[in-house]
Amino acid sequence: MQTILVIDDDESLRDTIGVMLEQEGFRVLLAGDGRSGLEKALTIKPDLAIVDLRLPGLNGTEICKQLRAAQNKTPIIVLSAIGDEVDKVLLLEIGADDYVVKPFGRRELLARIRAILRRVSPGTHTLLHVGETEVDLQRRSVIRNGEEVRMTPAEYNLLIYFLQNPDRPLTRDMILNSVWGYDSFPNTRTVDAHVVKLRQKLEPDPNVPRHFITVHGVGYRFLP
Amino acid sequence: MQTILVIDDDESLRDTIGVMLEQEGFRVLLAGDGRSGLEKALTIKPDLAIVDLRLPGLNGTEICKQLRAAQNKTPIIVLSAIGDEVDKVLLLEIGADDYVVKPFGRRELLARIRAILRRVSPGTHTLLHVGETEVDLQRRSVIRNGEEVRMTPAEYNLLIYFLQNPDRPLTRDMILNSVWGYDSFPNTRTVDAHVVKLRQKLEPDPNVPRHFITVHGVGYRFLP
DNA sequence: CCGATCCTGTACAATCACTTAACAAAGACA
DNA sequence: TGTCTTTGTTAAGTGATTGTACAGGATCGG
Repeated sequence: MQTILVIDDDESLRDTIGVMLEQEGFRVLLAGDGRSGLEKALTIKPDLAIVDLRLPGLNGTEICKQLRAAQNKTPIIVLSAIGDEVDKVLLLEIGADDYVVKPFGRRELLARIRAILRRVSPGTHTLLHVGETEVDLQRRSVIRNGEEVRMTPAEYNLLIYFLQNPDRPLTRDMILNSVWGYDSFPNTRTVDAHVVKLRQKLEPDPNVPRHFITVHGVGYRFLP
Repeated sequence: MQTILVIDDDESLRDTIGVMLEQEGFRVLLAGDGRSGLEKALTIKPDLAIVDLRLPGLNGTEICKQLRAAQNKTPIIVLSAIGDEVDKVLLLEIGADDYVVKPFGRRELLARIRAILRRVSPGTHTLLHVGETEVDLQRRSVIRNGEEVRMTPAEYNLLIYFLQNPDRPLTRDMILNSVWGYDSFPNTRTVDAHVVKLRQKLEPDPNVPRHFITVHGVGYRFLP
């Protein structure tokens, strides 16, 4: 699992980002000021750091500089408020990898995080398992008995959600919210249709589900 | 049981939401204006607050700010009318946890409530005990002698109700109201039928009930 | 614009759970 | 003890939920 450090003095925003990242399967570290943030970045070595530009004690620019001065290569995404005078080029020169202007959308931030993680560590393949099949998050591939299983986007997202929430019954509403997002509300039966497809592709015996278990009257439960 | 505070000046909407939440097993508190709502939030400390953005006296934004200023961490869902100028990020920054645009569907609101409650208190596997069997609320599983006992929705809900009201005689009407809800009116004998099933599944000796005791002429009493 | 692919919703069948009726057993009470 | 009431228990009918195939529609790439 990859770790992301969030350094921001705005507690609610920090938590919002934190929760979002946890839902996406990252481990999250939080820091409320520049100094403790820098310290955590140096000692814990997260896979990525999200740093607010304006910070008490030590601002985002300084954190970038000091991290790089310490030969630390942790990728950094800088957050800047809409009114801030931001010099893109300067930021990138001092070691930031990307920057995002507040307010930003959930998808925007996630996309940039993924983009950076992908280009920074293409070699680390975090593998998740469903019985005898392997899921490679970096390559977005599912391999079963040595052969790649083709997954449509919805199927893949649903699978990842199951993998990240094992053992626990998940209602169709929870699944719709997390996989389809807050802003679209398809029929709950759509979930069933996609579960059927996952079973067809990943269950050894589709007649006896061992991984995608239905909990009658509630929803579904995933067992690795 | 989790408590939800609803602050809205539209009485019919307030009641609609209130009834819905009660049906879903929440305890509900209602407030018709911002000031009394804030007061209740501070004194009673509900598990979650649903706050209308437009309110007489003290609007939703102010309530969020003042709650957070008082170090109160109650999760807040903000309701906004469709025409309102809403700045998503601003709302989240001042301490709201989510927002819903009116008109909204029952399912939508419930899904968000559940999502928030889940992420506020995750990971805590609260185990309840019935003799030598364990009930895991998070996983919705009942384990006896190391083996999972299959529970239908009605059985499970009834069991949870007993667990939450131990030692006390519960009439069939109380049970029907709490477990089946205000809007369904089954025969009181239905309760008996389900108690039988609980005994079959959870009593060491079904002939000598030690946990699900009948109180003749009254109802049932649960002993952990 | 077309074709391919995927998503969504619907229809119908299969399965499961809930409810209730019926009768047996146990308790209350004179 | 006899009788009436309450509860235990089972099984069948009924309604609800889920499995699954399929079709219309959206989306994307050329």
